[in-house]
Formats: sequence, C-alpha cells, structure tokens
Amino acid sequence: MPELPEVETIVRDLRVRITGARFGEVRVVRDDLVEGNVRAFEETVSGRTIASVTRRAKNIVIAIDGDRLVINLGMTGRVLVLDPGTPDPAHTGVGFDLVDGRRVIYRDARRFGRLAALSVQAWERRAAGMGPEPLEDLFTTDLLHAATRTSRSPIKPWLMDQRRVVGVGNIYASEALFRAGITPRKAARRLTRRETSALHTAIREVLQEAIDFRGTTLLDYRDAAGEPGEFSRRLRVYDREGEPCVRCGTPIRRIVQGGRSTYFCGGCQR
DNA sequence: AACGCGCCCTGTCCGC
DNA sequence: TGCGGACAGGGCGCGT
Repeated sequence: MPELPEVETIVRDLRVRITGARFGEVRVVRDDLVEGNVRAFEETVSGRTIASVTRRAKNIVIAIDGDRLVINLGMTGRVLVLDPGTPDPAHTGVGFDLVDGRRVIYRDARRFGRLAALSVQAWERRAAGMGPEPLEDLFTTDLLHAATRTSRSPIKPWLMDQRRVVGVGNIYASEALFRAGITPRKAARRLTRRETSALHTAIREVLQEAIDFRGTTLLDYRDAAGEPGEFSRRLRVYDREGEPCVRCGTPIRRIVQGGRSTYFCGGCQR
C-alpha cells in the first residue's frame, strides 16, 4: 500500500514514540510474514533497545545495536503503538511487547508485507541493491537521464521498479508523470533531456508535498496514530477516471500497465 | 539482460 | 440481500 510518503510519515511518528524503548517478548502470529527462521527472529529482537527508526526506500528500519529490524508494509501493512490494556486488532501478524508496557503491533490483512531481522552487513548488502533515494541530493536529473537511456520499458512501470529509483509506487508514478506532462506509455529511453528534468522535479515535488500532508489514504493506509493521510484530495489524476483534468478539462483516462492501473490526461500528457 | 506476467491474500465495492 | 467479478499504496520468481 504505502509508498515513500506514507512510510516516511509512519517512520517519523514511530521515531518519536519508540526511540530508546526496549523490546520485551516478541510473538509472531503469522509465520509467513517473517523472513527466515521465526524463532531466530523472535530471539534477535526481544530484549533489544531501539537505537533509531529510519526509512530506506519503502522499508521501515529499526536499529537494534548490531542488527536491523526491517519492515516492508506490502499493500495493507500497518504498524501501531498500543497503550497497555488495548486488545490486539484484527489481522495482527506480529506483536512486540515493550518493557514499558506498551505494544508495537504489525497488522496486515493481505499479508503481502515482510519483516526481517538482519545483521547490519546483510541489511547494507540488500540496501545497496536498491535505487537512489529521490529526495536526496544524489538523485539528480543527470542520474535519472542516464538510467533511462537503456530501457525500452514504458516510463510509468519503469518508475515503479525499486532498482531504478526507490519510493515511487502506483499513485505517485501517475501523479509525477501528470505534473511533468509526460505520457505514461512513452519508452524510458525516449524521454528528452527536458522531459527528464521536468520528471525529476515532479517526482521530488509530489513526494515532498505528500509527506507534508502525511500521505495518501485510499482505503487502508493509516499512520502510526491510526489516522488517514490528507493528500488524497490533492491527487490530480489517480483514481479520477472520467473526471475532468484540473488543467485542461479532458476526461482522465485509466489504462493498465504491468497489471496495475495508470491514470493520465490524454490532453496534457504527450 | 531486461521485460512482462502471474501470483501471493483478504477485503470492499459495484452491478445484476 | 446475495453473489460473482474486479480491483486495491508491493514485490518476487518465472519464462522468454
């Protein structure tokens, strides 16, 4: 479900709430959510102090001394911090007690999410295979332009491949291409320098604005406090099939690329 | 090598 | 009201 802005919102909330806290007992309810050996996962995490909570791509990264608890939310994953006495919500997959009495709950209806306890080395090896962070300075127009040169893939699914650029998913790929005025069907390698520059700007702007509004809630997404994101109303094309384009009035179209819905304006995006 | 597709799984919504 | 089909913020593994 969540793309970069939603994960960033959750990470910022979690950082304030649980940094410095210590994990107590860990209970894995749904084994398929955990990568590798479940007992090893529980033992690696329990008793450890939370040094930091950060984000890499769409992953929540919780530093516990020499290891990393890495959470990918898939489509419907949520992380909640519950006060003592609150019952486990539906679809609880993993429950982490904190020694102060609170509980960190991972819940996930569809169970596309994954949790892993990795050594720093294993985590860094994995992270090295991911594309650049779009909001960091390393992500430049030059880099984006160079990366697109060799690919015949349509630009929209290209943007969603986490080996190229991280954090852009189905919503923000459509939104960024609309802002840049580029048709989602254009082959990546055919983007001009000018188009690449517009796309680079659009990606950064739409992700930053979405963070400012605490993400987009379509159905399931909730932040760590259980609140929906406010960016939904600001979407210009996503989930707006048939509605007039905010810029030119042409009805927004929906097509399917790589099995996922793409929304765009046939008038503004060429 | 790069790309496209099917699949993992449950919930919700819409049309009949 | 019930039921079937389509679709949902992701990502992996497969075949070509």
